Amino acid sequence: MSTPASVKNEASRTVACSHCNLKKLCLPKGLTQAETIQLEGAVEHARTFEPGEHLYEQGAPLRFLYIVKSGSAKSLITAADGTEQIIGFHLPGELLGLDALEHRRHTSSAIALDTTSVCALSYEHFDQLCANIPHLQHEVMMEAAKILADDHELLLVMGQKSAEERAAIFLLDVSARMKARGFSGTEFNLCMPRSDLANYLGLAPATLSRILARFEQEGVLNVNRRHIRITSLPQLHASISRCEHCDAVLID
Amino acid sequence: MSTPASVKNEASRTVACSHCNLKKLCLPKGLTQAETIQLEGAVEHARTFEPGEHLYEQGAPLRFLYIVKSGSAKSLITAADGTEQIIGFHLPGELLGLDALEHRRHTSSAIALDTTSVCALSYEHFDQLCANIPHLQHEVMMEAAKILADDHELLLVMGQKSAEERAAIFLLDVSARMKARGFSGTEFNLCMPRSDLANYLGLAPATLSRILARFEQEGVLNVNRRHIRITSLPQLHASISRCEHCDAVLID
DNA sequence: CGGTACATTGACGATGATCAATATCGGTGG
DNA sequence: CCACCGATATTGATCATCGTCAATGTACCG
Repeated sequence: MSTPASVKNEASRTVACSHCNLKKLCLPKGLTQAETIQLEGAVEHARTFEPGEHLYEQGAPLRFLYIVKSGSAKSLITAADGTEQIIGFHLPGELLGLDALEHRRHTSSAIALDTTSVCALSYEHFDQLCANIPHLQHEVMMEAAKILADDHELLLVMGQKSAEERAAIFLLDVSARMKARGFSGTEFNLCMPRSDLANYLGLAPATLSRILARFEQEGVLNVNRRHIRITSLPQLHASISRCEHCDAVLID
Repeated sequence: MSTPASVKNEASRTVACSHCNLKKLCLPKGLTQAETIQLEGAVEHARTFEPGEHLYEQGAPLRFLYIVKSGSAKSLITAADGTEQIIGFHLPGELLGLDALEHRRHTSSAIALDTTSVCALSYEHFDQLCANIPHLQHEVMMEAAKILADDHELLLVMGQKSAEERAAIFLLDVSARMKARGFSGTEFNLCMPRSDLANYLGLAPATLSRILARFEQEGVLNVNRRHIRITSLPQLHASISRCEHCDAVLID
């Protein structure tokens, strides 16, 4: 889940959308070349955040939408009493900040996990562009729909799944996302501390730790801190449900 | 939460958007009169569903987006193993089906709880309109952002809150929504069976029942089946957290 | 080499799930 | 009008899962 250094360096250079290696995953994927060039005007390329640094904070006015270019980030919301819930981990190509559109004020915070470079889209500029480029507006809408569907999957996990199932579902999801990005689907580094992962899954860190230990004991995977090597995808699949024909459940 | 009969009858008549009593809550709220008239062309007014009837089913191709005019509905997703998670209860004015936009295929199901009348928006027609009316596209985007933020609140509840807090948060949310619609915020009928509500909150029906009984015993509210009368909003607020200055937490 | 942050492991207890029994509502038909 | 039925809700007893708290272990960084 943490991006290899080679990719990190390559992507954090200032690159126009039309030459960016993420253009197939990112907003330009639905745009014509002319439109892509227009979009570039709204983009501040290659802003970089250090681990722990906020991209934006809940409650702050919406100034930018962000797209992760390299590195990774988490989104979280904070309740009035201070409890936090991590609502997503973000890999390159993902668009952050859409939940701020309604009141032009962020309803969640985003924090870099690794050293993370992003494209920042000035909201003002972006909003105008959307009005002028139906394709772009459409693309953003698709992105919002995707996030909605993913959040619903996560709600299902939180509401119905046991601790063990949650862990397995998460690992399979990461596996799929890594593979989609051209990395190994069976061996990767998680980019977040255990406590963040546990919070995301609605578990106590100790519980998560025990479950990973159990998986290891059962020969499903090897864990070493944040490094995961899945040795038996079938067994991992089996543990998400007794249902025989379970096609991968996704959190994203 | 169940709509009084008078309103139900009034709203289920065929009414143009420009004269609909929901126009302040619904898509036309951000449109000019001319645009509203254009929108009406995409709308099939006054389709009615009986309790238990599907508005759409998960996996089905997206044909219509729906707006609840009267009555109520639930949204739910079904996992590969058959477990279900209710992800929302919908009152008049709410737009349903946005999560289907990405793949033009519904990722959740919607089922009427009461006899429910809706406006159905032909997706084809609607999509064209969005390209032509930036205001409309914008309005839909705001709606999506609102749903996103609400889902995130719900994730917080599922991940961090105790059973008692979940129940209290839900009741306060319903209270606020009822008041926003001009009904009493302290006395209302829930439109869903206990099992649905429990599922939504990630609890067992028995647990929810016990918690409501406890609230009643503590003098916080009266429960009679689906009828709720809140007698002490402050106490209800108090039970969502020990934090002194907790401004209402919302699920919506 | 020592310190700090992070992760694991252990012992214990509490919260909430499960299962089954009982109660209540609403509708139907005698 | 009352008796009966099914669906829905409540209540009780029991138990498992998972959270809490504390102790121990391990990597990383100076």
